[in-house]
Amino acid sequence: MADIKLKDLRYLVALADTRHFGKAAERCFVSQPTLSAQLKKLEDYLGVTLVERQPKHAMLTPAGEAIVARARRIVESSDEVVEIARSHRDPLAGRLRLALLPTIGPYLLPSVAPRIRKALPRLELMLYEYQTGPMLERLRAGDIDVGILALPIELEGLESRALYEEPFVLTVPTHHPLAQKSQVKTDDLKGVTLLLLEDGHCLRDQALDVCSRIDVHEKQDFRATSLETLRQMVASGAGVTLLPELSTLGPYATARGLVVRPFVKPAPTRQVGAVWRRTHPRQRAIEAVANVIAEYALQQPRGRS
Amino acid sequence: MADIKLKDLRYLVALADTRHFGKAAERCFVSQPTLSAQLKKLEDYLGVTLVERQPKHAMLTPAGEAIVARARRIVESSDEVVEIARSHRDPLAGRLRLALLPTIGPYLLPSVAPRIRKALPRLELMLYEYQTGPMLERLRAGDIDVGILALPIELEGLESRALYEEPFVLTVPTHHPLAQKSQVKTDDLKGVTLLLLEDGHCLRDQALDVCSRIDVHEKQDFRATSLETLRQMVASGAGVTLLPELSTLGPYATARGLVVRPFVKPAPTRQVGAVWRRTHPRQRAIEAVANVIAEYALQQPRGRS
DNA sequence: TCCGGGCGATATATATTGTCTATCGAAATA
DNA sequence: TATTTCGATAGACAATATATATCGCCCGGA
Repeated sequence: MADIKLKDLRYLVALADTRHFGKAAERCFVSQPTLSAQLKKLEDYLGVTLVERQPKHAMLTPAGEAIVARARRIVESSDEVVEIARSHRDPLAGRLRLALLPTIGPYLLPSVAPRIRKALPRLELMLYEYQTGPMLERLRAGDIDVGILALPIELEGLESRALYEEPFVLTVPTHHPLAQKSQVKTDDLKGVTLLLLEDGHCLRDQALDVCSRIDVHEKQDFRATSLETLRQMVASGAGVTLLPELSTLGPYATARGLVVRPFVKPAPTRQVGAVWRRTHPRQRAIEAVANVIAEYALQQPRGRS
Repeated sequence: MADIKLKDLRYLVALADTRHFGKAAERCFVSQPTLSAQLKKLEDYLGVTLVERQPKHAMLTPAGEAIVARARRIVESSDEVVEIARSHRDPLAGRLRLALLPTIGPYLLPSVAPRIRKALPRLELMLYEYQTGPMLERLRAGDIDVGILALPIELEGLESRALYEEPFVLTVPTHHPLAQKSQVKTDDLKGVTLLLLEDGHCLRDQALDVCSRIDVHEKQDFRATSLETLRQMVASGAGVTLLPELSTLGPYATARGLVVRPFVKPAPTRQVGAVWRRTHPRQRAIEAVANVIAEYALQQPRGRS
C-alpha cells in the first residue's frame, strides 16, 4: 500500500527535460545519487523501466513518456495547491458569511456594512437574515460564519460576545393617550392593546418578557411578519408596540401617524451580540467584524431624552 | 524547498469524505494520531487551516474545500500513473518498431510478420524500411527499436545477433550464356556486365565484394533504386546481377525473362542479423522477435541445388 | 592500445520523518 | 458527576531520503 512520492515525479520530469541525471539532480537541488536511487525505486515500484540509460544521454521509454505526461500535470496541480493556500493565508481576507436577525439587519446594515467594508477591505462579506433558531442551526452546520442576535442563547460549541445593549422604545399612534408623555414607564402599559410579531421572532418574546408582570392584552388574531408591517399597524391606530431603538432611528424616525417614546431609566433593553463556532479558524476576522459593530454602537446617541 | 506529500493529500481527501479523523485514518490504513499529525504538518506547510475541528464532526474551511478539490484530481492522476505502468508491465506487449533493409523487408515480411504476430500477439509491430546508415542513426536516436540488416557493422553502444546466412544467387537473362549452367562459380563472372543498386544499399557493396578479385564491368550510368527495377533490367537483357536468395523465392521466383542460378558451394553469402541498443529495456521482446526470424530461416530450403 | 573524462550505479553512514502505542484533555452525553 | 467520544500530544522506533566517496562502464584522444 505504499505510494508514489510527488518528489519522485518531480525527479522524473526533470530527467525528461534534461535527459541527464546530473543536470536533473541539480535542477532538483539534490545529489545525483539521490535522484538516481529514487528513480530506480520508482521504476521498481511501478514494475516498469521508465528511463533507458544510454552512455551519452538518457532517454525515456514509451512507458516513461506516458507517465511523464501525467507527472507534469500532477506536479503542476500540486504547485497550484500551494498557490491556493497562499491566497487563503490572510485571515482578514476571503468570504465571511454574516447573518443578522430580521429585527436588526435592515437597521444596522445600512450604516455598519460600509464601515466593515472600509475597515476590512479584503473581506468578502455575504449577508443573510435569519431568525434565532434557524440562524443557530446554520451556524452549527457551517452554512454561516457569524450570527448577530439577541443574547443570551443556549450555546453548544458556540462562542458569543456582547456587542451593545439596545433599549426598547414604545411606539404609539399620534393620538394615543401615552403620546402625551415624554417618557413612559412599563407600568403605563397596563391595559393597553399590544401588537406583536409572529412566533419565531425573538423580539416577540422579549416584548412579552418586558410586560410579564403587567396586565396587557395582545391583539388577537394578529401576528405581524415584520417590523414594518407592525409599525404601519400602530400608525393606523390598532394598538401600541415595543420596538428596538435602532429601528426607530434614521430614516424610520419620520414615519407619519406614530410617535416614539423612550422608557424612563432603567429602560428595558435587549443584549445584542455576535455568535460563532468556537472552533472557527478565522477568529480574527470575526473579532474584527464584531469590533466594528460594537464601535458603531458606542457612537450612537443612546436613549434620546 | 520541501514538498507536499501525496500521502497527505490522500489523508485530506479521506477526511473530507468522512469528516472524522478516526474513520479517515482507518480508510487510509494508518493510526489516528498519524493522520492527525500529518494533516497538521500539511496545514503548517501551507500556512492555512484546512480543517475546522468541531467536537462531533470535522468540517473543511473554504481553503480546505478548494484544496481538497485539487487534491482529489491529483490523487486520481497518481493512481492513473500506476495504472499506466501496469499496462506497460508486460515486456512482450506494446509497440515495437522494427526496421528492415529494403533488400530484406519485402521478401522476409510476408512470411515472417504473421509468425511474429502469432508468437507475440500482444506485440504491436511497427514496420519501417531503411538503408543501413539511416537505420543505425535512427536506432541510436531511439526512433526505432530493432534493425534487421547485414552484419558486420560498426556497433557503438549497439548489440547485434546473427539470424541467418543468406546465399547470393546469380540472376541472368534467359538467353544469357551462363543460363546454361545449373550452378555457377564466381570466376564465371569474369567479363560480364553487372547491374547494381544505387549507393547506400549495402547489397551493392556486398556484390562488389564478391567480385572484388574478378574483372567485372559495372554497367555505367545505371544504378537501380530497388531490387525490382534491377530484376526487370536483367530480364530485359541489360546484364546480370547478384541477388540475395530470399528475394528469388516465393512469388518472385516466377519472373519472366530471367533465370536464377545458385553458386557452387561454398557459395558467397551475407550475414543477416538484428541490431538494437545495448541499453534497450525490452531485450526480451527483441530476443523473441529475433528468434522467430531465425527459426523461420532455418526452415527455409537453402541454396537449391 | 592505453589513458583520462564523463556519467550513472553502488556502498555506507546519517539525519529526517512517518509511524506506532500510550495517554491526555476537552467537550458532549447520560 | 461519571462516562464516552474524539482529536492532540509524548516518546520510541523504524523506514527512508539524502550526502559523500567510490566504482565501473563507455567513449574519445594521444
